[in-house]
Amino acid sequence: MSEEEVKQQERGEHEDPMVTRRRKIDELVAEGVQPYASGYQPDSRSADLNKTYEGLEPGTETQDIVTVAGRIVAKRNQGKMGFYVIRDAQGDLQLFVRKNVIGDEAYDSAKNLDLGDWIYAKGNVLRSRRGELSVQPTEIVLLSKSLRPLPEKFHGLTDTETRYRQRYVDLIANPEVRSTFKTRFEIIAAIRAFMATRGYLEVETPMLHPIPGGAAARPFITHHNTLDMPLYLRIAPELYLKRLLVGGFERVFEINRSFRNEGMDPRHNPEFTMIEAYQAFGNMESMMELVESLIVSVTTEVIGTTDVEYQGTQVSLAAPWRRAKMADLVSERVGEKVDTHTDIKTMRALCEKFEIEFDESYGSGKLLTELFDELVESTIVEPTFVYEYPAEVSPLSRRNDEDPDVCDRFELFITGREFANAFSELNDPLDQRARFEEQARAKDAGDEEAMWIDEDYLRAQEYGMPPAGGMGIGVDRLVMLLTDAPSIRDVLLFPHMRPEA
RNA sequence: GGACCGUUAGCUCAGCUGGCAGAGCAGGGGACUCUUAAUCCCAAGGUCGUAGGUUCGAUCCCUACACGGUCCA
Repeated sequence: MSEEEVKQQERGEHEDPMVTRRRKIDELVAEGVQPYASGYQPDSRSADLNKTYEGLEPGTETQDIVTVAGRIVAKRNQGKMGFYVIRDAQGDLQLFVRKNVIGDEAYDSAKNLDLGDWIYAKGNVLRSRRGELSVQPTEIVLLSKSLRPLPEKFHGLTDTETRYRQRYVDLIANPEVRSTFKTRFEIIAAIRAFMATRGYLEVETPMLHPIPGGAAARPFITHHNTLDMPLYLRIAPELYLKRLLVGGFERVFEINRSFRNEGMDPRHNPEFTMIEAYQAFGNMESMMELVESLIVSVTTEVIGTTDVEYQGTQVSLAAPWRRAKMADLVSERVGEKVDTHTDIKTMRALCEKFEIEFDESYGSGKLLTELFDELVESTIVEPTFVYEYPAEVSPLSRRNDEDPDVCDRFELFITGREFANAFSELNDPLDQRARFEEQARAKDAGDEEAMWIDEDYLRAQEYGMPPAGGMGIGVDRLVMLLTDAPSIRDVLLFPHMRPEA
């Protein structure tokens, strides 16, 4: 190694960036500086300042002293002055650091700061000649030293794996990601506010279920040590919410996580957020009104319009929404009149014609549903209530009074995807028992998603549940629609991932 | 579970028909008192996802595996 190379190494020129930053911490500590200081509270935030000083002319300086804090995301040193951009929860703000204002020693310390460091600064407000609102510090305090280099300033962080695994870095580097999640939580707040205006009480029911119920899905299983018994993460809150109707609550809703032990893809995460709501004396019709009003209201409030663009497709969410019977939609698509009463040979032939797999155990109702799922669902772009679901696939729904083979149930489809599921609730304990028993037979026959018999739920119904309407909306999907997110992972802060390689 | 695509410096990406591994940004040194993807000069930075194979020689071709993405079941 040459003498020059030795000198370079001593100056840290060959160091890994993390080593360089560790060295800077050691140097600060040696100087008596705490690299993780506490007790500094900024009195101003970036966007607030920009608003307050909106009219400040370029090149003018105020004597207003403010304190600010944030993470350094850009540093442009220029001899005896420098421009440091700090990012706080509201956005970015420029610090105009001048050697003759802050002093020689503090200026050199500031030059030693790294991108990613959290700092606090005190100084007067001015607008630079180039028009950027700035704070001109007389004091800068390091609040938290960053040991890892930030992603590239211009392109940000694009690697999907890193973005999902290290969402904190994604949030630092990509401001639009922060904006997406802000919208997510505004949507959820707006849903809560809307439900409150409708007189619904937000409740909490168990997430650990002794019997998983309320949906057709495989559950996660866990174990209670003290009781030495299996417990299941809930696949839906439905059966507990309806027990509350039995108890006399007339309008309840719950908005929280459910868990399904299924595959992961751009629309499914093992844990996801749903709102479910139940209204005594309501029915399918009142649930259509509720779902439509809720989505229109929340959309208008959060994004300011009912015209949305999702992945290049324009969609109007303006009410009223189209209503169509499942059997009519399928008939139209397959070119012949079919419904739940069509003989099973015809239905099987249609499935074969369209290359749809089915099981021998499926009745005409389930075959109709398969045809709908495969041939029609993805073609529905504008909001559409598809109703009259076969009773065969609706074990918790009330039968239609005129045609007991179908239920007063609908699903809402937008952009080819299911957004909501709702129905007049089945409150006849005798019919409910029969439906559960049918499910139990399917389970015995190997259907892993078939429902279990929940004796306590039946007992509750035997006390009498008022007639009711109930609905569930997939909140993650609604957020995807309103933020134009292609994948559910883009609207979940910490999507589920395999362990790192 | 299957098909296809991807994995190269901290980040964003090049890398031709198999022949010594490239750039920009970030980081280091220097110049610069109105920049905002600042600019200019200098120096540095790599187990090419992992493990095998073919070859005189592999980032490149082949196989397996891992992780990610999309589509399908």
